[in-house]
Amino acid sequence: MTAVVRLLLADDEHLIRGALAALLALEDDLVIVAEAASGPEALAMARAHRPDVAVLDLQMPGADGVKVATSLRAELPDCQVLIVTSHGRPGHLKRALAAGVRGFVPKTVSAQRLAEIIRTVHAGNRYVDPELAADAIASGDSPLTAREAEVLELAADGAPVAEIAERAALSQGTVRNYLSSAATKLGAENRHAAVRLARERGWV
Amino acid sequence: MTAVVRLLLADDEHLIRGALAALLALEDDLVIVAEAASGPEALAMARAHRPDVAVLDLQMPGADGVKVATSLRAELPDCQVLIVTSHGRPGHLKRALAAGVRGFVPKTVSAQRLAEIIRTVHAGNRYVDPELAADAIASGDSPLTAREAEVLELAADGAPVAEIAERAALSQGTVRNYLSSAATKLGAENRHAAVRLARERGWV
DNA sequence: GCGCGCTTCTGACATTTGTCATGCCGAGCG
DNA sequence: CGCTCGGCATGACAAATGTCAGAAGCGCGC
Repeated sequence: MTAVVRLLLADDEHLIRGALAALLALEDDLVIVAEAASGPEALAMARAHRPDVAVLDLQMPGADGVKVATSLRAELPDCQVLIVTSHGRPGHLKRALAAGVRGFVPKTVSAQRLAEIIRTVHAGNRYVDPELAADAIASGDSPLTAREAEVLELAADGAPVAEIAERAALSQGTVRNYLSSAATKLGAENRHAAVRLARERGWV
Repeated sequence: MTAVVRLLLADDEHLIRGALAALLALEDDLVIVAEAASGPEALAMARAHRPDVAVLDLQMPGADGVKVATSLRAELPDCQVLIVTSHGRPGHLKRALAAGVRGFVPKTVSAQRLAEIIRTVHAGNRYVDPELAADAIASGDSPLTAREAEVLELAADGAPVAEIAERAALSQGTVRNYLSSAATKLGAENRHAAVRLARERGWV
């Protein structure tokens, strides 16, 4: 018999969090010691309750799962982080692993499977969903340079070049050049399509 | 004592669907007779099992909750539809109600609350989350004409005007005009920002 | 040290887009 | 009927954007 695993559950959707809590509580060796509905709350709860494993949703108000994981890694090195997500973008997986996350799974897994994965992660092993891993490998690394990505991000909400230039403290010509080269690298018709593609691949 | 309510549960996320099923099954008067992971599957399951209430996720592969609701309304008029969603956009609510949906709630409600709402809907009453209803009223109706909305939708993926014109069988000038007036009505700087705004409000 | 790639900028040019004046048509109204 | 008004469509013009060539500085690896 393994030791009891103390869990922190963070997801902004009460319905899902509650349902998940109920299901995981059915497992004898899992106990939920805290729940949170936002990034900052998750962090506060983790500090207060020092769980063994933190199960975090990727998208939460305040701070996303990866940011929370980064802070957690620094403050509570003994707490393993497992990220659960609805929309698995390749780039997110890469960022998560870089942040020291031990597990990354889509919400399409069953509860039993999730319980097993929680135990795997608690034992100090890693677990990444095979499908997401395959996507990440297939899509490869971002071909964008740091500045290209930065400028593309500023262009994300459809702002005109003048505004982007001001916010990035660059000349308009330079901004256009970055946008142009980013669009070319991504094979997009224009910068807006480029933004969409980069989003899909988790490169922004 | 009310009669037993036979449920169809449709959500593409296994984890959530399973958890939800487990929680709702705890209620004596609720029984899940079918589950589905996509729009078409939900439809097929409904035909086969003829549930009293269909609980549908708004975003599913194949066909979204509103489309499924429309078909269901036509094929199984006795089956009440309740839509559950993560991201409640005002326009979606409006479209859902127009499609004959009886209930519309965000995933932030608790499972007990959901069970109550299922009973409400089964009794033939309507239920709309107050917060979402307020948003819908506040954001008002779409100021866009049919063509404006159509063209804006075609512009959604960042396609150039030429492509939109071809797909809409319009001249490029006309397309530009619609995009321009749509952007003006929405108070956006350009069509891309307009697309973003219309998306947020569920008008596309 | 030298080459290479990233960053930044400039200026010129072609293309795309946004804006405007204008005209057509059908619905509603006095 | 004749009028206005809103939706629909078009082409011309102006502004924004995309593309290209060139150039200078910087840091990194061989």
